[in-house]
Amino acid sequence: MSSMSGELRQAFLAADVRPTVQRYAVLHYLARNRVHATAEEIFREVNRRDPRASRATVYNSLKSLARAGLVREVVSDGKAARFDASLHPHHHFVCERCGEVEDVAWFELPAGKAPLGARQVRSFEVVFRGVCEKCAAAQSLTGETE
Amino acid sequence: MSSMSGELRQAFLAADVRPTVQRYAVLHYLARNRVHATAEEIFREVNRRDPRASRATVYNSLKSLARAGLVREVVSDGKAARFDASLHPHHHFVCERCGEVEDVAWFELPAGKAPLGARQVRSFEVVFRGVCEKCAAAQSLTGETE
DNA sequence: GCGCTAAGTTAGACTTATTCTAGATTTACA
DNA sequence: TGTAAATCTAGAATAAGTCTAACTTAGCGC
Ligand SMILES: [Mn+2]
Ligand SMILES: [Mn+2]
Ligand SMILES: [Zn+2]
Ligand SMILES: [Zn+2]
Repeated sequence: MSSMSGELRQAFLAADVRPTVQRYAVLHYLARNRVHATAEEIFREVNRRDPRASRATVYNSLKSLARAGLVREVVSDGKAARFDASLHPHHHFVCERCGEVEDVAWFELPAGKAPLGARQVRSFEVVFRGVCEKCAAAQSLTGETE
Repeated sequence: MSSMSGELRQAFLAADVRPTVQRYAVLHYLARNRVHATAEEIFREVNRRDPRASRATVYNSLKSLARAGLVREVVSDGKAARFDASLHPHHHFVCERCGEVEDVAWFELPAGKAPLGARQVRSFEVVFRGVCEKCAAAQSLTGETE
């Protein structure tokens, strides 16, 4: 199948990932829906009206795309892994009430802060936890005991 | 069962967690073995010679202990959740080759760095990824193509 | 101590998440 | 085109975690 948009196709080739309809569908969904979707959600949406990829292929695609850096797996809390079309580096905020994972603009760590010894750091991410804006609002309306 | 060491017992009571043999066994294992164990590992080790807790109870205990702050769940990559007897705050380093999760000494984020808006941040953690010291050594011995 | 009640535990069934398998299909490239 | 390697598929298999209903135990007042 060669009906893939030229631009995306280049991205795949540049990243040394064979362009296939399935991989394209997965990446396309993630790029359009910036919601930290689970593999299951991606599977469902990608096959909504038109079967495109089996479950195994969604997992395989996510793995290939992640290896190539076109997608990244974000921190998950025990439950299903969540994915992100990482166009730009950023950090995450996880709401302890509703479970939403929100983006936080990127910032560097001041050099020399982290005592990492001889480890080779390839990337890092700051994960914040707390109460998101929406939940905080709902909370202040209600009794708000806790 | 009231044969729990006085010190631990106080910790439980202070944290408002009912002291039970099972919870004690789980916490004790985590405190003695600083290895970011999975629930399954804890289950196996805790019951090694002497049955102490069912699988469900290990999960329940971890949940109670985590809620009370006596234990924390560390970032995991899709696979099984890992736990840590969090005696002191610290960050983590995940080796992309062997999967080990190592501790990184705590450091604060410079105030004002993170653009978090109206979110209520309760905690944060920096997760580093890369190659651990051991794997880096093994790698430089071998051909080391990748 | 004794007895009551709420909280906690258990084994095992169940659900959900992810990986594996073996055969069919597609891609890259000459 | 022709071919080999890579990828895809449905479904089986495995792993991780939750739930249930019956059975203890901890906490508390007498
Ligand atoms: Mn994100
Ligand atoms: Mn740790
Ligand atoms: Zn929220
Ligand atoms: Zn390593």
